[in-house]
Amino acid sequence: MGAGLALPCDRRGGVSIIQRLRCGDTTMTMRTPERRYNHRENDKKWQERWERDKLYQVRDDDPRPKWYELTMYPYPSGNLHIGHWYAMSPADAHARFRRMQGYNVLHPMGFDAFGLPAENAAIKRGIHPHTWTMDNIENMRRQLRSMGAVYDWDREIICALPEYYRWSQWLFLQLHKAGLAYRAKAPANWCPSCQTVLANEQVVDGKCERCDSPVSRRDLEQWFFRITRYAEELLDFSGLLDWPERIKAMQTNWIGRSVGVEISFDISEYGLEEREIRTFTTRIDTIYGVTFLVMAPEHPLVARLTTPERRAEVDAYIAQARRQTEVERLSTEHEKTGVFIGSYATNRLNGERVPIFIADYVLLTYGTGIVMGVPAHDQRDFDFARRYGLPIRVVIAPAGWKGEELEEAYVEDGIQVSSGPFDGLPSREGKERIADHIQGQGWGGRTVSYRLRDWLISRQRYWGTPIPMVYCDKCGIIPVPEKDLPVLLPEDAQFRPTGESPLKYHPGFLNTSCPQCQGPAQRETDTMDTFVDSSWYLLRYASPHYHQGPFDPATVREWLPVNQYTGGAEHAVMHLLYARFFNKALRDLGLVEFDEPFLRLYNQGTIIAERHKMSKSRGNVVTPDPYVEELGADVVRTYLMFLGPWDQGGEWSDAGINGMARWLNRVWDLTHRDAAALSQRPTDAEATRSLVRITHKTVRKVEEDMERFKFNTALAAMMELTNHMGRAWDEGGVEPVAWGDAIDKLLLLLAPIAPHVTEELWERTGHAYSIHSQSLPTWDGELARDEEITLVVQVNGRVRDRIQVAAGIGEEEAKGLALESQRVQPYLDGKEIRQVIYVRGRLVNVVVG
RNA sequence: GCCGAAGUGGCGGAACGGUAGACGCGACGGUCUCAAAAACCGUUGGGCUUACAAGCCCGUGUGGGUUCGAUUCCCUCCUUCGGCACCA
Repeated sequence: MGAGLALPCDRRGGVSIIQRLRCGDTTMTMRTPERRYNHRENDKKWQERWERDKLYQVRDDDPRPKWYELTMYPYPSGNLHIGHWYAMSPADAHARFRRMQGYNVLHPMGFDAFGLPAENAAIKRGIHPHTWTMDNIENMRRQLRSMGAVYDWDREIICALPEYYRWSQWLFLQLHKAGLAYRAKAPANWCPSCQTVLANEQVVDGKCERCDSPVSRRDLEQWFFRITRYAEELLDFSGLLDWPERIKAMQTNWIGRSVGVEISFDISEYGLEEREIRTFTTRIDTIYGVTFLVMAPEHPLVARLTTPERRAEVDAYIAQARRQTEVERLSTEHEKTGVFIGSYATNRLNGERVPIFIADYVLLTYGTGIVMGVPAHDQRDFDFARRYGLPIRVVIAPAGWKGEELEEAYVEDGIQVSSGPFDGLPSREGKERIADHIQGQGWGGRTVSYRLRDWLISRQRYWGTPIPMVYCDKCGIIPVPEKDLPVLLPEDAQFRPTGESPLKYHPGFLNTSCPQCQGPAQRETDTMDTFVDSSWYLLRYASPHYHQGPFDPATVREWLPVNQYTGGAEHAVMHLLYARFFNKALRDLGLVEFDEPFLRLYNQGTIIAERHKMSKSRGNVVTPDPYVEELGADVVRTYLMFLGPWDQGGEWSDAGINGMARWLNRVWDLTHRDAAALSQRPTDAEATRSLVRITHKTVRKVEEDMERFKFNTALAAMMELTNHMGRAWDEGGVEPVAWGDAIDKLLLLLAPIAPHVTEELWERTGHAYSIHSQSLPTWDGELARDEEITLVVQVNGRVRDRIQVAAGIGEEEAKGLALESQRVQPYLDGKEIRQVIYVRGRLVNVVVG
């Protein structure tokens, strides 16, 4: 290194530890091996030993109570980044904690191995998705092993292998049989130049990410799961033991239940088969304010209700709406536009004929796809009416309203006006009375609408589970018989640069015979959404090698439902809702016996780097490997758990990780001290008592915190113990037995978080292998009890004195001491004591006036 | 816009309505060293009084409220993050 250049190898605070290590400074871990933990040797040594001994093998017949702790399986993107470690190592620590509590813990790992990136790799680099995926898995498995987790690799699941996906297909067939899987037209993102369907993430600013041509929507026949049938039950979270309120709120919003009235309008004047059209409203109290109707442009009735002179304009509008991508169409800034279709409908309550429009702000998929326009009491209708010069009639009077025109829609409650027989009623009551009236007349009735739509599971892709259906010209759509499963993905697929599914052009796959008439037939070429795979993987882990079905009912009964699920909150509404639906569907099919798949849910936060979420495109992805190599798995694990509360995520920075290395080495150092040396000095009862007390307090605190995933404060408590031990050693007087007990308990508490170093220390302190087969230490409330407390004395809520007193001090005595205090006296001088508040074991507050 | 979470030292963060800042990082001082690094020990919210000892005041995004007492509970507003977003 040349002189004068303050390069990163210089001694500067902000320099990353990795940079420092690259500059040849390995003293941190390598100096005097016996004084420090040598992770390079020991991490490997113990990982190999655990594997050889099958220490973490999970047995179904273990008599201890079962605990199924699952963490969301990763997508095999190729590299495990620090975000994976952040999700997995605390989950592993918690699972280990449960093991030490005496549970037979199932904490499995696998790979969510189907998905688009594998197919993109095939297109871009000519690597087969299978090869790409399996290579990535190989690498990630190695990285996962370096973490030192309790995974039983014999139970690994890879959902892209036929032994798994045949059962995804089998389950599809069961849902189909039960009427829960069906085919319908649905719009897909279509790239006209690539001639292919795009996933939402492949559409960038309304354009194809590959060729930049504008994307439009095109209707395709696709497969759906009828999740809406379970909407009501999915809103019921009572079967869950502990889920974040936040996630329940998100699912509730997603399902979007709203109670209202379906009311029909008369169109019999047109002599169509349909003599009425139905609208859904949550504001039936405003029915007398209807001045127009709006239909979704795609509504099937539009064509028949459009008059010849309006046809050209209507068709143009529909075509334009179709061109818009979903994103554009749903943008908030979107102007309310529409077209009159030439027809009218009659409001039966007042006999009024109102014009029918189409407008793209009305969604075909919600309610009935037709909306009654009440401009005075709905802002969207208000904007629309203004634009097209439609009347705005107030029927719910705001307080103090004198008949003036509105500046904007009045959406609150009020008094019914211009509402025929309902005039003068408060609108809340009007709502009920009008609904009763409509129901009585047979014009409609109370109903419930959901925002939730059926789950579209079709993907026009190769790398997914083939949907096991066959199209026969004679027999129609026929399921593949169960005995013919799996429908295998052909290995010799040709990937086109456009991203089009190779299955459509693979004669060997495509052409088959009809299971019913044996005549020529074609296979379904759509594959399943990967959320189908992840909707039941939790069941497969119970019996991953079972061949007679997707899972062994007996072991599923033993292990399921999942006691604790952990993963990112980004799956709040997709995966977690789909999995709940799937479970309920399987329950109704008689395949499982429980209502909810995941009894408890805990979401870890996101780990960010350089103030942003890690992403390849941003180039801020942190790979744990170099840190593991230089500092050891335990340091990385401990650091991730110490950063802050697990559910809040945090920013990765090198700055603090040294502290964890220092602390683990401090534990190492304390453990290696010869307790016999303590007995050379005279023992001091108070010093011993003090160590015993803090030891027991620490055990209590750590167990409470670990229970609730509060790893950061659990670690802080252990650090306080080691700080105390350091001082106690220097001051002397501690009985060796108490010292040894503190060390043992510390190692046991730390074992779930830092499994390697504690295993090594457990051996070095002469204990039998393995620390991970031990029970958690117990604590004794009596020993943890404080004998002395600091009594805080306040005057008018401000701290004026702190007095050391016996813990068992009585109220009168405490108050007496407080009032006598030299520091308190001046504040009482000449003032009237109005009140003296006493909080047991804490404080006395003297209120003076 | 709606729903949800969160705003605390230089930084990450602790605090059953009862001592704000545990624990760690960084910084500063010291020990060791020829010197540095590492390691170890100590100090570390801001301001003020004071020779010292010891005190006082201010401080948990903003402004109110409840309370003997509020980081904690309630209301207003501001900011950040996450989710949904024309849902009739």
